[in-house]
Amino acid sequence: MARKKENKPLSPAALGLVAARFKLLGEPARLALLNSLMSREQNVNELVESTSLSQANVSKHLSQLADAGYVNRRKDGLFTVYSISDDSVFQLCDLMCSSIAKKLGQDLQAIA
Amino acid sequence: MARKKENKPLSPAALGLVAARFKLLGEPARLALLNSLMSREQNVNELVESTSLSQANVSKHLSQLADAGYVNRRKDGLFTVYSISDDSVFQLCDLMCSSIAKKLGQDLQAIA
DNA sequence: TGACTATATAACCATCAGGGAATATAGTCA
DNA sequence: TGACTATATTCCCTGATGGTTATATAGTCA
Repeated sequence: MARKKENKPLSPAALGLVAARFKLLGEPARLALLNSLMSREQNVNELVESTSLSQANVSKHLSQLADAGYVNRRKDGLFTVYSISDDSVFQLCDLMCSSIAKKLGQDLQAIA
Repeated sequence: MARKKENKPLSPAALGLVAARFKLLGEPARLALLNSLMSREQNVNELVESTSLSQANVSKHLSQLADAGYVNRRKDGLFTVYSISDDSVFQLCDLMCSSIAKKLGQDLQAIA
């Protein structure tokens, strides 16, 4: 897991792939959905309630998250149950949160 | 580093903060800049060359990255030298890349 | 001071993505 | 089959954002 010092320019295609996946996480509504799914799998209506987003909106965002492989879609009778399918979501969010905490700490230092 | 099973709803403000930082990483141009800075610190013109982006464009993206605390700005005479200031960028990108690799592997399985 | 270079900023345009309303689709049950 | 429910999709509007061009700012050096 050591970091290479080498210059690896990463093809534009690769950059686009990575960017697209980060972009999906760069939306409060989708983060709210993921965050809500972290505690347990839920169907669309449950997610609508827990996030206070509209049904159409939730459905649209879930489709994007599913396409990207972040969440899993499972039909249960009339319901569609979603769950987090990519564990890295947890790690990415944890990492980002601690990064934010660090930055806020620095900002605080700069003021005090 | 164990994951809590608790439901932590995260305030909208917190979601916004996290989303904003992910969003910055969700742009190929900014990723290209960060990627180029991973090998060594560089001034604006060097980054313009290594990324083939316009000077104004590079400058604008760098400002955003600096505001977020991802990169550090240092004046060196007439130049402005930028460097990565938040190590989590490395980890975030590594994590994302392996997540992508995993997904691509799954997609491959689904076809074969 | 004046010319030159590096970088930042402003103004503008075009594109894209999110949100809402309405509608379509599909599964369930009587 | 027909009514009902859950979910997906379409259409439309609007705000945000990236890119470009032109310009401003600031540092350097003769």
